[in-house]
Amino acid sequence: MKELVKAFKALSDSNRIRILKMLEIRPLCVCEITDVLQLATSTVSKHLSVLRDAGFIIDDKEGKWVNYSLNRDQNSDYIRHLLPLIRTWLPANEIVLNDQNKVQTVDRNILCNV
Amino acid sequence: MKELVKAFKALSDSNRIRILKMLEIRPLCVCEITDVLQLATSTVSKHLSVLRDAGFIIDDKEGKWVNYSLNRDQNSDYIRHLLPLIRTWLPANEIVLNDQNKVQTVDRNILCNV
DNA sequence: ATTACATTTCGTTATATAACGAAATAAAGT
DNA sequence: ACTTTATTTCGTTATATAACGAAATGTAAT
Repeated sequence: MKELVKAFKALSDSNRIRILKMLEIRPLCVCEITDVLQLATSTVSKHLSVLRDAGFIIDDKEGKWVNYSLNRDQNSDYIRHLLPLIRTWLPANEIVLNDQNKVQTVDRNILCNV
Repeated sequence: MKELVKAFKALSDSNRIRILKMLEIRPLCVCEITDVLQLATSTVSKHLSVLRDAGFIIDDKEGKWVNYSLNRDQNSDYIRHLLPLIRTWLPANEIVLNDQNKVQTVDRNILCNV
């Protein structure tokens, strides 16, 4: 029960939904997501930890970057069913489409070394 | 997006999950749910309004009682997919099984006219 | 109409959470 | 070793939400 509620809690924030929809395009590091969402880095980091603790995403260290990607492990019943549903949802949402577009063009090397 | 987040918010509370699992057995009035959850009537009423506003349940007035039941209208994409998922989940959860057992034996006429 | 009962709404309080900036941590290059 | 850069953790503040009891509303029976 606790695990299920945690999963739903993770999904009940629009910024976290936006993150999941962005990760449908490709794995992303914190600074790339921060650039798209226009939030403080610490805020984005927290959102990512909520999604990770609920099992929706995994992190993968690559040097100084931490790549986040959708969790394709089929361990959790909840995540296994919910991620594909979310993938089919909001296919024409303006904000989501715009985010996904930005993700295509963003380059972490240009972005983060400002 | 707002509608989707509202759906997930509605599901991100264990008492509301318990209510949905109880309604899988049969329609229930507020006082029956109150008796099972052991919460104040006003609290249960609020939970029900959250579930209704998100589209998961419908209410049906029957005299002085208000019967709540799962929404079987296939209007919302989200509810259409989420309700069946929830139905398959928590099949062996102790709290849920206990709630569902109580629902079988509870009688609103004995219960409410105390 | 008055009473009784089920439910909702309102006002309050306590807790949870989202946001931020600053400080701490971790990793890479100089 | 030191600096730079990416990320996380911490402390704070503002807002959201869950819980309650009391008051208001709606309905049925007397």
